[in-house]
Amino acid sequence: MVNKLHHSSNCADCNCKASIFKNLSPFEISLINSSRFKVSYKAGEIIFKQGTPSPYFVCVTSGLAKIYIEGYGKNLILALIKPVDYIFGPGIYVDNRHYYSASAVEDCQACLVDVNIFKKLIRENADFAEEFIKRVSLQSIFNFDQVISLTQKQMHGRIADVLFYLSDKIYCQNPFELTISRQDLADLSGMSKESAIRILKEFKEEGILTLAGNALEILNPKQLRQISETG
Amino acid sequence: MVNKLHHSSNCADCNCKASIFKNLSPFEISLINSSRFKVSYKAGEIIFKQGTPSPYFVCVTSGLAKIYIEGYGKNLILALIKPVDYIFGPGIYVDNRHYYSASAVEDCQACLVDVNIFKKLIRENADFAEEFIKRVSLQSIFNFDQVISLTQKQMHGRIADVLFYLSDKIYCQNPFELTISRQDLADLSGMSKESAIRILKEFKEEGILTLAGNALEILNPKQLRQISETG
DNA sequence: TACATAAATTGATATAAAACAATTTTTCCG
DNA sequence: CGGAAAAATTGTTTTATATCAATTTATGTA
Repeated sequence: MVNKLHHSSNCADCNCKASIFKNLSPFEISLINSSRFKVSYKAGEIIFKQGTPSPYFVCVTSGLAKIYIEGYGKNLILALIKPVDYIFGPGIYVDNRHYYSASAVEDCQACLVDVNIFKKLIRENADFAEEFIKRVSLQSIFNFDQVISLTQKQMHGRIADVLFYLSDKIYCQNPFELTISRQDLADLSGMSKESAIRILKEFKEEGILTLAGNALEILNPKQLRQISETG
Repeated sequence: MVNKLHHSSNCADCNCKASIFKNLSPFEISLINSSRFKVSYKAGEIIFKQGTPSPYFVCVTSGLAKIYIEGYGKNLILALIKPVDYIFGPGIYVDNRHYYSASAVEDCQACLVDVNIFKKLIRENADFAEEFIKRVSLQSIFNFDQVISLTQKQMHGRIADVLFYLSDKIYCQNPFELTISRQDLADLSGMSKESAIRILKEFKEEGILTLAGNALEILNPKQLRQISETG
């Protein structure tokens, strides 16, 4: 999806703003704008760290980021965050701490907004609150699918799931340029980096996909779907 | 925890009501009461089924229930539900469908409340909405810990986690009567029933716990904690 | 453009856990 | 109380995946 994003100096004019804000009035938008920090991150940089305080709501306006739990010597990537989407950790309503980390996969830009402004708007605008709860619910549902994939499918099924996620939800095209590393692919599918590489090679050898460097094309989505569904 | 629960014929008088309702006015409580169905379930009965519509918010007032995802030939138990707690699936705000099933582990009773009443109260009572979002957030955090346990720990660590969950959060005592089946223990810790039984046996042989029938006592919580923490 | 470093890949071995089958114990119902 | 069915347990084999090490390829910087 070649979507030329351009940024404005304020939220009202910005056509990068996340669709969650569609229910906000111009005044409410100006409240957000008044507390907004616009920041750039280079690929590899940490946006926030698990365990640290979470005073900001993060809106990714360009590039690609990942949110991941730092577990027992390895990471589990919960999701990739593409523009324009936001990161709102559950710690905001619990104890103001981050329960996962976020970092830039590609160079990206983000707007950071004071969470208290956000919570105030949730309290005062019922449509906004409902939209927010809906999105939290969608995230839960996505996580359910993810945990079932991780715990009940074998490696081929898990890689198939991740390839569809990347093609349909992140890059939104086929073929696509795989901008995440092999390690990140492994961290998304809950396996070692070597295993992930081996499965990709097998899929290539079986003609399910092509992979040259980072250029990947799914050639046989039907077969890949079958692999996804049988685990 | 020997907590003698008794039921009243209405929500206002009921001292079984879930603490999430503490922010509701008597009038709001009466709205809930006006749409309440009180139902009994025998052990093993389905409370609701994954994939079906979800018109009710379920408040478990006695007994024990489980919520679980029916995956690829096996179940993954997300949580046990003890009194007084409620079950509010994410499908309520997405498409009115259940994304997991619930069933009674022990004989239990539940009050079913029209979700539209619930959503109306969320729209109209900002304190109630905030409390609700906080609890959804706590569930997310719990699920994060669960998925890390399931994907990054070996079986001993996972059983240790589940034993602490049962002792600290469900039965709230040590020793306790293990009222869930071996299969359920396995479904909570993402392993086969035979593996779960073997690990319990090993912990018994190592003096970490005693287990006679369903009477279980954790003898060495420090060592069990270490097993949990190292995976 | 060359070189150093990082990432990707490949090969071989070890370990963790599932699967399968059989036996024993417990529970529940008539 | 007895018997059938279900649950729990045990033993053995198979399968899935990680781990470890070495090699090759790609990237980035000087």
